[in-house]
Amino acid sequence: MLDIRLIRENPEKINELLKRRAPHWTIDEVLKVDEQRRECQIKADELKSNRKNISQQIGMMKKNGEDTTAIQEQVRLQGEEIKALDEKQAELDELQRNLLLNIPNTPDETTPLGFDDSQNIEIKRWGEPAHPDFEQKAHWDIVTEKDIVDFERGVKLSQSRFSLYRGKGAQLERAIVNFFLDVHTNQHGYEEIMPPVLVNSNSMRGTGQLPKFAEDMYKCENEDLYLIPTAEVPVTNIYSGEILSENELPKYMTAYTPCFRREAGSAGKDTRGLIRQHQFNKVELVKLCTPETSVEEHEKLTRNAETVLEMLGLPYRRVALCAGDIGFSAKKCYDLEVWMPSYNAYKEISSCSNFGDYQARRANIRYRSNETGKVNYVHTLNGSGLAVGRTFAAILENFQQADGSVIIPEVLHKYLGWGVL
RNA sequence: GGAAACGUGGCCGAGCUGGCUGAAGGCGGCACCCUGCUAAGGUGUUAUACGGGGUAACCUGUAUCCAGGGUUCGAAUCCCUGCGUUUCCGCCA
Repeated sequence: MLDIRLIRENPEKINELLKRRAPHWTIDEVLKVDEQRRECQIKADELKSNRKNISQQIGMMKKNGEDTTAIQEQVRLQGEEIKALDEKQAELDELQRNLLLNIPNTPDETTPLGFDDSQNIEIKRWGEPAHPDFEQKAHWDIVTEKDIVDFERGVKLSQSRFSLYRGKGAQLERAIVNFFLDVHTNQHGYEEIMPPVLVNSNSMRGTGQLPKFAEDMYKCENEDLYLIPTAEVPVTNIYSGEILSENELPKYMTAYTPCFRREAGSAGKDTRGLIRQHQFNKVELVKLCTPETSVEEHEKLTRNAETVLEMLGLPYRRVALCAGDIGFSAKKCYDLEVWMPSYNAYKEISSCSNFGDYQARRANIRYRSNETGKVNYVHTLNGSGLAVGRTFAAILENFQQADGSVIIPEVLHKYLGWGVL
């Protein structure tokens, strides 16, 4: 969430930045509540201070055997006033917190202006999409022909947008996971994490999924547990509520997990194939770092994700998302989009975001500065490295041959023991 | 899932027949001093949040002894609920 003091001191600036996302965002209400809240606290603190002093006096008097009934009665009446003020303050505290939790992060100054994806800016392209003289098949046809992904039985087992990999399909999916993890741990210096895939609401609030996006997630009945929509949630929250030493930063962590999304509101979108499933695999990259280094770390993280695409030989482009298109908690975001012949377009395969201190404030992740000894919020970052199912689909489509076979990228062979599908 | 015990600051550990305890003592950390080096020793310091005042260094109020409620003039200390840990039993990949 945003810093209330920053809001108090620069209301116009914050409002202006928020309105870059969408015109309706505003901090006006939270400012009003903040003022009432502080007023309330001043009064309550004063009364409590008074009560504390008198209570100590009563202790003394009792020790001396003096009669204290009159003075006790007097303080008791004050106590009721304090209680009322405390309740009001708690109410205002919560109201303010809820308001803040529902306000998105302010876009970074370098985030392009614009309210929808048409205003996103392409930063770079890598690789050449192949345009062979045979007709390229879509991955959903390839996998069905080769019987390596079973969509129909997935639906039978669960519901639409669930599928099952089998045989060489399951092997390929697993090989991609291993490849990603090996590159990020061995070459990019990330620590591998295997986190819980069910987390509580506090964790979901920490990274920004709650309270605003509850309907996007699967929740356990009668339990305060949600299936994670991304490993970002458990991994970022590992250090929630903690104060790290600056020496421990930056933290580089990577995790493979299945991810679960209800995809409410995407009816009719990407209904075929592996692009938009309720359950999918992803290898995530997460960083915690100091504020001074987060811009640089964001570029490096994005490069880490690009590197695996390049090692696989998949053509992609990098897009800087505009203010209206970046995620709720992000201040800056690059999408990596891989070339997908079936769409005849680039399709998102990774989203690399810098959250500044927005998530750190929610999750209360701080560090102590070596220089000043002061405590401050870390910056958090994450990006897909990469979405596994989409990588699987991209490999099949981009590397299919005229004879119907698919030549698997060299780097995966050692995980598979075979190279042609 | 059943039973019992427990949950104090970075850590260990007092306090728990309610008041002067943000919290003894120790360890660790930091700063300074001392001994030629090492080892040892001395002195001081050592939390966070939200407020108020000040350009600032800083001063100051309130809250915080797992969390949330309650009793009381006053709670780390008493009561209730929840969460967690440990041990025993049951179950289990």
